[in-house]
Amino acid sequence: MLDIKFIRNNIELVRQAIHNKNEKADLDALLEIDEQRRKLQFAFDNLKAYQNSVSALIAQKKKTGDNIENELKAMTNTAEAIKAISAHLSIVNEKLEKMLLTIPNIPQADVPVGRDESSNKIVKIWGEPKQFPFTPKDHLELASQNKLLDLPRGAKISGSGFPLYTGEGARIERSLINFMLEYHLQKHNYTELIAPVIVNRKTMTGTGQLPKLEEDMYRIEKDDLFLIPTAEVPVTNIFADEVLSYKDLPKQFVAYTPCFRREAGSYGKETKGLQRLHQFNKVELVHFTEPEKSAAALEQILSDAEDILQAFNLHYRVAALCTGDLSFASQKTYDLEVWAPGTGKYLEVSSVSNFGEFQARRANIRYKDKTGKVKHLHTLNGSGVATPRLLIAILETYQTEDGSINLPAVLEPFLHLIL
RNA sequence: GGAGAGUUGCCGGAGUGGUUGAACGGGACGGUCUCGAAAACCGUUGUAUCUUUUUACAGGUACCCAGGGUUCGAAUCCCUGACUCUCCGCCA
Repeated sequence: MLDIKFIRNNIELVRQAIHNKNEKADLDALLEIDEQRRKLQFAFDNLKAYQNSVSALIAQKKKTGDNIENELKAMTNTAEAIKAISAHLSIVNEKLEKMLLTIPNIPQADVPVGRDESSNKIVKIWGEPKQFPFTPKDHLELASQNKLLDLPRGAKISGSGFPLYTGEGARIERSLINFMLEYHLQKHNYTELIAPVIVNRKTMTGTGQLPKLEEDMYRIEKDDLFLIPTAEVPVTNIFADEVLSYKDLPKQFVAYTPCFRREAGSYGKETKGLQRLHQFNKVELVHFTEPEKSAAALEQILSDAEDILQAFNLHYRVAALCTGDLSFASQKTYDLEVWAPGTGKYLEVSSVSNFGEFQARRANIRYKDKTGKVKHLHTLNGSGVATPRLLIAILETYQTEDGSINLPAVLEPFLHLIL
């Protein structure tokens, strides 16, 4: 969330950001509540100060045995007034807190302004679409011919969008996860985490999924817990309510988790095969940095994710998202889109974002800088990368005319581990 | 799931109703001393928020797991919840 003081001092900037992000948030109502809150707080503080001073007097008089009847009488009224005002204050505080959670992060100045993805800017293209001397099949045909997937049975046991990987398909999927983890560990200096995939409401609020996206998540009602849509959620929250030292920063973690998304309302939209799933696997990169270093960290995460695609020699492009396509919590985001020759489309396999102090403020993650000042740090993350679409690109790119798959050599050691 | 114990500042640990933001010890930081270091001694050691013109300084308020309650007054008493630990049961 944004600092209420910042909002107060930059009303038009915030209003603009809400508009450019296609968000709905009642800024004026928020400012009015804030005004109310400050007035009440002031009154409350003054009453308390009075109460405290008389209390001290009572204590003193009691010691010396003086009469305290007058003081006690006055205090009864004061105590009542304090009770009334503090009840009001806590209602107002709660309201303000709730409203603050609906204000989106502000896009950085270099983010292109636009309503939707048509305004995204392609900032980089790597490699070129592979040419085939035959008509390339799409991943569904290839998967079925090679018995890599059994989607009907996945649908039977869970529902559509819950893929069942079979035999070699499962093995390839597992190898991909393992390859990416080891790559980031060994070449990019990350620390690996295995995190819970079910988290509580506070955690979901910390990274900004709640309150906005409650409908998009799987929820365990009985315990009020949620299945994570991305490892970003548990990993970013590991330092919630903590104060780190600048000496600990930057911290960079890599975590593999399954991800769960209800994808409410997206049926019929790119749902074919593995393109859009309710459960999928993803290796996620998360950074915690000092504020001055987050811009560079964003470029680094992007490059770390790109390395994976390059290792597989897959053609891809990088898009800088426009304001309207930025997520609620993001200041700036790059999408990595890999070319799937059989499907004939670029598929998003990674989203790399800088959240500034937005998430840190929500989750209350702070650090002590060199001068001893306590400040909110910056959080970033990027997929490194999501497997289903990566698998699509690999199958479709490395198919042969007879429909078999000639997997890239870098995967070999992971596919056939020696026991 | 049942029974019990606990949760205080960077850490350890006092504190069971009245100037306690919190004794005492340790750590860390600064200073004196020293060629330098150790030891010793002295000092400092929180976060949030409000008031004042921004800041600085100063002052007010809140915070002793969280939320309620009792009281003129709560770290201290009562209730609820979270978490940790121990024992029993169950279990991959």
